Amino acid sequence: MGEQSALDHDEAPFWRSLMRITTALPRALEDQFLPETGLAMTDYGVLVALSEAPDRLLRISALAAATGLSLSRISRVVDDLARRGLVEKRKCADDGRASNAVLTDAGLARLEAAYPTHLARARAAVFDHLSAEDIRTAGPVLARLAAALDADPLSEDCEGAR
Amino acid sequence: MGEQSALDHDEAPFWRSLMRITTALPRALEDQFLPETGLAMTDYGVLVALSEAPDRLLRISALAAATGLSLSRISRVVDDLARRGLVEKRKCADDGRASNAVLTDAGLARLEAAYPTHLARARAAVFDHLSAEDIRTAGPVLARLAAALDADPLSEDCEGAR
DNA sequence: TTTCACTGGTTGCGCAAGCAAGCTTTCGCT
DNA sequence: AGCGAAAGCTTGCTTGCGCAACCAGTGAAA
Repeated sequence: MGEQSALDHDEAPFWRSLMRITTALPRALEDQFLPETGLAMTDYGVLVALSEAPDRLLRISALAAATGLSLSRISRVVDDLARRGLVEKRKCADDGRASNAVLTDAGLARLEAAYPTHLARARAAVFDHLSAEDIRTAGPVLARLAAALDADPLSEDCEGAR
Repeated sequence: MGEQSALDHDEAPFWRSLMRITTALPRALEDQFLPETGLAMTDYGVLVALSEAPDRLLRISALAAATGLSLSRISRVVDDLARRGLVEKRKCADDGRASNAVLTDAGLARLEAAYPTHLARARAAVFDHLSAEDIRTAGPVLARLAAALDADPLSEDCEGAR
């Protein structure tokens, strides 16, 4: 790693803002979300990922990739959600090592019940402060950044586990 | 909290991207930063805040505000940095309750030593994937968002503690 | 068919972080 | 003065999370 030029006039505030957002946003969301819905944001993310999957079913490892959590964390979160009846964990028939997590009806209901709160928090924390123009111009940039971050650690193509 | 309209066509991906960035970016940074510099990102943030303060000195509570960490966390982080000699903690003369943290010369040196790594990581994680145009257009939006998040929990105006 | 490397997931452990309760000092009111 | 409320940390405890070590099942090669 050689010498690099310092952040320039546009980059420095961009960076600052990013740092602030990454620390402040999660807290702002979590703080009222959990008490109001009984779900941690992590739980919610898992339920969303499952709800979007074919048959509402995903491999544990696919869930980890989809949510961006570590395998160990997902393992415990899924166990917990299973104990709460929001998810069912079934051993994969054609591969004895693997497990699938399936969103139960109760889980789907819970997810739908939480959605309005999620929406309200998203608006209060973010969209209420930005114009439609803001969203339109910054959106693609953030999308590119998110994609780059996703690709960086593991450049794998996950085919849906049915 | 009444009914709210769902996220629209621009908002949904914007939101997704934000969620991804807030989880993936911190890890992408931390992972190599700590081993390379011996500083956690949190430590680095504290040192930066102090280095920018007049006399390289800040109240503990001002540090908490500047870094966005809780008071309890800052308390322990500063203790730790003090034990490592990067910061000095002195009781405030004109208010027996308060303490100030001062950046030591060793702390400043350490900060400067870490800067190139910080820069390299910032470029690798973010700026290498975005154009100058991207930064210019998205920057102000992120700045506005960051400001809103800052203001939301505590709408206080902190005057510098000397 | 036996073995060995690999893959998918789980568990033990440690660390960062926050909340709530505590302690000391200060300040406002009387 | 003197007392109650509030400010400014600090400390005990809980939680979320990842890493590393582990275990079980698979599959390729001998």
